[in-house]
Amino acid sequence: MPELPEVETARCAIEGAALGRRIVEVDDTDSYVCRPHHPGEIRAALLGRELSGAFRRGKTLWCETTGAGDREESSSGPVLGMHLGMAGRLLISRPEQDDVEGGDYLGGRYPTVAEQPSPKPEWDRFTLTFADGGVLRLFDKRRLGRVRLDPALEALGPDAAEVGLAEFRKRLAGSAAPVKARLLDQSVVAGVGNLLADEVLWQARVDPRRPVADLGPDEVTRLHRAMRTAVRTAMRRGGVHTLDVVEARSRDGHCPRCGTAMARGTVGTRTTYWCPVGQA
DNA sequence: AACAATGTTCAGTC
DNA sequence: GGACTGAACATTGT
Repeated sequence: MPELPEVETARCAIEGAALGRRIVEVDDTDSYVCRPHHPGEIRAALLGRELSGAFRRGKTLWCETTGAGDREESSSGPVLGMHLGMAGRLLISRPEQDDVEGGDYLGGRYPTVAEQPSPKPEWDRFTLTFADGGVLRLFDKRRLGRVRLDPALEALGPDAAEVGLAEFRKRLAGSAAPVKARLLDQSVVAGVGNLLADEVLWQARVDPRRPVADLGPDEVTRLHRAMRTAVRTAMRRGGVHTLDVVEARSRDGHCPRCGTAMARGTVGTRTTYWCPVGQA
């Protein structure tokens, strides 16, 4: 679920449904998800405040908060960082209204409770309760998501959806690593995960194993274009699992372009699918 | 039962 | 020190 498009969905969900609501309770008792904080630390920092803005770079999401005092409504509080990890999603509910989900969906309409997989309370790893009774929770069955105050962003490269061609070219270069490993490196560009990387390489017709040093300028240009296209397409269609190669991949299938059986292997430590004909 | 999984990070090796 | 690799992390699904 969570690559850049999914995280952007989550950000939109917060923006649309969680800002400006007073936080009256915080469950930060999962000390692994909330590391390196101690239980109660995030709670103490957020109680009485409200989320005032939702931001994202790559797969990292953060919220600014406003002060708790009535006369300091505009003063800024701690920054709440959230990462969905491998399987996390954000669920936001409003009383008297349908739940708003920020995990898989990006089409302009929020799914109703009935349309969502039944949530398990034990998979709620972090929860904010608002004064109106609604909640925001990080729902994560694999528990690799993360919540922390004042998250570090300086190690992240520019957002994959926004980076320009010249910057992309410069950051990608200077490495002997396979091009897929570079795309997955969050300090090169932020937001590309394993599935998006396979789609981008396939769209650009580049062999994932090729060292970036061997790529021609035209190939880097194609990668840049494919990256933007794939991100936009995933957002429009509802997540990275709707991308062409990702669907072929899940069926262990054939190249959507030429029908050849997709090759499978490990590149940059991750399982990789590519077309042995089109990506030579 | 063994292995893979949409992610990050840390320890180790060139 | 930089670049790179692989294991570890916690848990679920196949």
